[in-house]
Amino acid sequence: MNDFFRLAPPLSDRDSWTAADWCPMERALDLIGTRSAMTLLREVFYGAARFDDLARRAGVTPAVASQRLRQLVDSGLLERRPYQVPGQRTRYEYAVTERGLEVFPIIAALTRLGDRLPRESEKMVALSHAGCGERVVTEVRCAAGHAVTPADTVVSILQPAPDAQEG
Amino acid sequence: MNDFFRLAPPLSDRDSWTAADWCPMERALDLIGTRSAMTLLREVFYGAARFDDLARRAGVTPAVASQRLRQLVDSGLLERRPYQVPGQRTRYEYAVTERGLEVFPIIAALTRLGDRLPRESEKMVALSHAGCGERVVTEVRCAAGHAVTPADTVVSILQPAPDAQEG
DNA sequence: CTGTATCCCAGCGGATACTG
DNA sequence: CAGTATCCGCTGGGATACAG
Repeated sequence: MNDFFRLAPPLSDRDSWTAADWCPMERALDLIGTRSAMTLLREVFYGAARFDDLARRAGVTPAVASQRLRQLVDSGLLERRPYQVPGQRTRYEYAVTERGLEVFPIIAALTRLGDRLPRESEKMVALSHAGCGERVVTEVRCAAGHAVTPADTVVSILQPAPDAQEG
Repeated sequence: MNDFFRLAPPLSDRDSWTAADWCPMERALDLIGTRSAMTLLREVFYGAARFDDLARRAGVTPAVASQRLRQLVDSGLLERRPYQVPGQRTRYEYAVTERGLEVFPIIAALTRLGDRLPRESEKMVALSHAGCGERVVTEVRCAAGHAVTPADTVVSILQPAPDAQEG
């Protein structure tokens, strides 16, 4: 934390702060709040790269895949890279960007939730650590490394101090 | 892992396995895949409990809050508890269940993503560890405690062995 | 305060058909 | 293979009004 920000009045005083300008979760949902965005990103993390594979595996039509992938590229979560196999025409692949890596914990956490939900079929998809085979889980911690539960968190509205000096 | 399951053919052979029966993430999205579900759950984790507060803070209309909260209660992520302040009429509060705790990492991961996205306003909402004030982050690990990156994961389709004997 | 019911609209996403 | 365009149905969700 730098001292450019200071605490605003406690949260209980506010009404809705749903505005994407303030709430980080709202901004995240603006980018990946649709089902097609989530499933397409899942498939990218699971190894798919080409348009056709992505659409088919994510279970969306080409039209939906086209529009959604464009948005994901525009928002900087994915990038569309040309690559050339010698003797073949140029192809494109969709790959996760540095920023897009932040989506992985979300995928993992959703998968974990679903993993613990009752299911009809006994057949199931599992996400495991390649190194040891154990199931993938997510942990919530703070930047200092302490384990954090919902009760351990504080939500605050930060705003620029009126007299703040940049740099 | 028990030996009731065995590995199915590799993922590259499959088409879409979007079915909620198989894919845990799809099951998760069936429960919390709407924006109102996510924002309402966020507000529950942030401390709101009463219907009115939840609807207002989440920025949804009472009609939406009513329908969505019912679904969240039905799915076992929230519970609706009566509580009585002596001398007042019975009120109800919405609280996270044991199962609902699995949603917290998703909220935290979404918040983390949004936190690193460019924003218009300098004012912002932050989620911090009450103990030390550091920002909340999510880590992806395996059940054995190893740090896991997207490249470190394997996705497999598990299915009951035909000759499996229960218990 | 804690919801429900009704009307309405925008957006997501499926189906189909068509280009480079 | 890698998309784009069009049509269209469904649902999520806002606005408003009403009930216990």
